[in-house]
Amino acid sequence: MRVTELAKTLSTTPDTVRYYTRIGLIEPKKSPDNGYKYYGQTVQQRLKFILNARQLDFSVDEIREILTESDKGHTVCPLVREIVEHRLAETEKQFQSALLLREKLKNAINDWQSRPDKAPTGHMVCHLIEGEVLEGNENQGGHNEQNYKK
Amino acid sequence: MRVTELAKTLSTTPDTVRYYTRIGLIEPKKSPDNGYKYYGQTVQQRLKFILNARQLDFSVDEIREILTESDKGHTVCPLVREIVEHRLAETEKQFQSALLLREKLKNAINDWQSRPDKAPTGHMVCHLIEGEVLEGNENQGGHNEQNYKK
DNA sequence: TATTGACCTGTGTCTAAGACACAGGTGTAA
DNA sequence: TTACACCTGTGTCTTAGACACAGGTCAATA
Repeated sequence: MRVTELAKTLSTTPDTVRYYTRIGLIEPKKSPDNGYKYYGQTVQQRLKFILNARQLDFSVDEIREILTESDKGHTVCPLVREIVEHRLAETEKQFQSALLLREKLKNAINDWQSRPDKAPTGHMVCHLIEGEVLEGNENQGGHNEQNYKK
Repeated sequence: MRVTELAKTLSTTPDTVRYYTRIGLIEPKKSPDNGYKYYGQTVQQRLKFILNARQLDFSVDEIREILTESDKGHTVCPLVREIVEHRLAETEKQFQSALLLREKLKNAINDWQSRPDKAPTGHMVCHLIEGEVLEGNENQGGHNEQNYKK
């Protein structure tokens, strides 16, 4: 089985397979004839594991760690449990920041609805954004620093 | 004002300021004496805009686009509105996938609670994961391909 | 004046997980 | 033999900074 066929079989891309090959997660046999890489049953099973783990958002490094242990014949389940727990905490964070960002954006859209477009001034690129987070910037009138040529 | 002071003033890091400088978003004056970069009032205002936009998760490229238009004296508000709209859609997606992933992980943890740890077999690294997404893999017993040495 | 030492500077390199570009190889049909 | 479609491995690019590091600056000391 060559790279493209393997990729199709497991519903991934040849580039992904190549990447895992490149970093040594899977090791195909190299044909001496044409230099092509051939993937066997064992490798396919291994790749399947990798893809499943990626679906759970395990990092490639975490997966590498798991596989290394597994290759030594050690039980990896405790490690896997630990990672998934950690991943859940991480996802919770992402989740919260996505939530927060969504709020921010929605607010911005709402607040801006009633405001007109303006041309940029020397000290403000876009009043929508500059007014947004600053929220009351009246006392910045006197920028009494040295002049700059323009 | 040099890089560190500017960074402190706007509650960011020197590395961030250096980065924006490096890619040309802001242009300090270079002292001929010591080669240090000095940032003036205009640049500070510009950086403030950049940081605010980043808070709304605008990409640096988007910000560059905005600044380029703004530098030409054009109104950027429509562009900004467009980007923020697009960003919201994007965030919604992230939000949903975080949600989905969280479910997956929680399910995994629950499902695995009752399952024991096992040592890896030749064709399975970790039954928790391999059993997880496959969900019923009884009919894979006969891997009747050519043998591989082990 | 010389010297220490803390802090600061710019530049170069590294990151994750592939995506993309590209020159060349393979295989089938004419 | 040639044409052409598809496949291959390798090298480079991506984000938004973080980090390492050799050297410079500046105030306090000797």
